[in-house]
Amino acid sequence: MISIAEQLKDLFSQALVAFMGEEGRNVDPLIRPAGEERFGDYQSNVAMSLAKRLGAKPRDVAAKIREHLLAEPTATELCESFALAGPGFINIRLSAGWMAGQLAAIPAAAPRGADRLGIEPVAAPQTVVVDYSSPNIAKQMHVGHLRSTIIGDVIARVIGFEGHRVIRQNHVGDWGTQFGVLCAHLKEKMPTALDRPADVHLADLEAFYREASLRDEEDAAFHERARAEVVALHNQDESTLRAWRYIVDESRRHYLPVYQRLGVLLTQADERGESFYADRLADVVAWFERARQITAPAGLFPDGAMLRVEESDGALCIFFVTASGEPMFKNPQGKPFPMIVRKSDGAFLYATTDLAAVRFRVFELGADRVIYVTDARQAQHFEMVFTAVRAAGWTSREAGSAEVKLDHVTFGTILGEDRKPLKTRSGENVRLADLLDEAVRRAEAMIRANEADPDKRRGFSEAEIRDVAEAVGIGAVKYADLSQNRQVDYVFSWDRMLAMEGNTAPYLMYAYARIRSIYRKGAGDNRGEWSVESGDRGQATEDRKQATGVVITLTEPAERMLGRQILRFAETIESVAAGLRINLLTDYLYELAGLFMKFYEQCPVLRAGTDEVRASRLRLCDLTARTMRSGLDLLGIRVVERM
RNA sequence: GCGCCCGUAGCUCAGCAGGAUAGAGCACCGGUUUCCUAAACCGGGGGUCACAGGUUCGAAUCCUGUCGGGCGCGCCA
Repeated sequence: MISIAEQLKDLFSQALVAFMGEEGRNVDPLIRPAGEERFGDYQSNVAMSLAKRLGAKPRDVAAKIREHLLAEPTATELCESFALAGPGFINIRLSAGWMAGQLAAIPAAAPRGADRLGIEPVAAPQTVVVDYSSPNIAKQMHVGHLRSTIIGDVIARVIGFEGHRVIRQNHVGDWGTQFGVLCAHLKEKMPTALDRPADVHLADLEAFYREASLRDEEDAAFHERARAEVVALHNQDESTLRAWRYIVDESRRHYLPVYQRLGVLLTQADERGESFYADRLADVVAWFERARQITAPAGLFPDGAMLRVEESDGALCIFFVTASGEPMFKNPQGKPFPMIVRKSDGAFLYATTDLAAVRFRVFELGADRVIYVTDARQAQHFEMVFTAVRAAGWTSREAGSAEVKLDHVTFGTILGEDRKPLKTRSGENVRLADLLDEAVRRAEAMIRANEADPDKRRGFSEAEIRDVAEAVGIGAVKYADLSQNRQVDYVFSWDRMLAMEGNTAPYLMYAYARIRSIYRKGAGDNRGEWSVESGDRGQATEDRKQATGVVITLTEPAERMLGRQILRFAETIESVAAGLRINLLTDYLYELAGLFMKFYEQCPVLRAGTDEVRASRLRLCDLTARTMRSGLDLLGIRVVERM
């Protein structure tokens, strides 16, 4: 299936060619969803944009285009009417019969995660590297890691759904000076960890890190030993490597369960930390040192900007200069602000690692696109890295080949209700594990309160209560974040994210559970073919029959709106992927759930007047549920059968 | 000082590849349950889209400036 918007675009393109010749092929038909329901389903604004160019009145242009549309059988099959309105809008009303046919043609369900709802993968798949989460490994994961982890995960899923080859890269901080400190501290405080690493565990990584840092600050002799450990680490000293490995392994024991609980796809196999690039850094720096001066290839920047590689105060720097000799970046003193790639003491920094990582991703992983999901504060850093590698020619694998696209996806800070960065009462970072515990605890309390109310009781078992609480709690935290425009800071609020009203995970999950309930009630004579597999836990599918033979009718307004919304899933994913704007997907799902609720109120399913209507409505329920499940799955959020 | 992001209803936020009378949720007021999950649904009030110019047939959306807020700006990441 191709999205409705794409199909309309094609129809209008044909009409524009018929109207104005080949030139019309390059005109964007400006298809948009109708601004208001009474105007129809979609509208084209092309006539007004064309009028001046053609020296004609917009209404006349619109009328001409409409004539050509009406002469095209495909157009009249898809659309019931093309109406001229206002200054020159063409209002499009889709044919209910055509929409019903599109819906009926959606193939039977595949298991969760593989259900495409008939949506075709892209014709030309790319290799896309998504760099996300990337915690500093020696510390416990905290709220600061939440957004990168879940936003990046959704981007990876959406791009994968589109049909691209996705390579996840968890660029963990597992190298650098802090590891010297940690290794030195470990060797002295827990020598047994080196001999029997499997038997000794660090209960509190954060405390260990703090202890070590404190000693480093206060104890000069220790500080020296820590520096020596950094050198030993770089020189592959066996005992230091053992200490380092121990710390990295212990860290994994803490963060991998957090990933699993969050329902993100990252595994240990996706981990490609700073240490991985350690032995490539010298070469990267040598490359720039040899180049000395690089003029950017034409078209990359305005007017041939260049890089100058120079030592400054003993550090090796890349300076960015415009064609007119002005620095592209300045420090507060107005002096050129460079990217330092080697410190005066000879050590490398994160900029060096990032340069090495681009080179690795482009030339060894074969990336056509690299997406970095890190907070907005690093925008300037990545601007520099991207500028440098583009100028260096590292963004095209061979001369003349397509530029590798580099995207920095930024996001704001999570704030407390006091509008300051979210902290615990004692002013510390909120641990992610604690945050998730709290979310589940609150969800569980809500469920238990309902179970205590005779009118609301579902009769859940203890296991079900815990399972639903887990899904609702985690889902709420993720959804609240993902439904924001990611660029802005966002205010964290338990009450809002766990509310049943409004654009929240519990609301969507409730809508899904309602659909499921219909099927439980109507079990035995599933004319609508319940084809959605239940939740995560891999419950067997008794019935996954091909849903052929069911005729869908969209007569009631609520049916028509619901059906149309289901068909818009394809174009929603297109928009999400195009702008990496996840909240377009949450908005879509919220609207879908709302339209289902209205349908549910207005159109009896099991008690429908005729068998045909009943079967048609069951099929609409089925498609709604599958779309919701797939959409939530792209958000990494699990659905439950009952709530 | 320079750069990036932001300013939309009392609150939290959508909308910003220009398009018709600017939308949700919360809060507030009112209604709906012999009927498939009322954790729901329906209705109502509430706006100088920070401000001022400009481009355009048309601007919350694009451009310029002002004000206000956040973040970044040399050897941490």
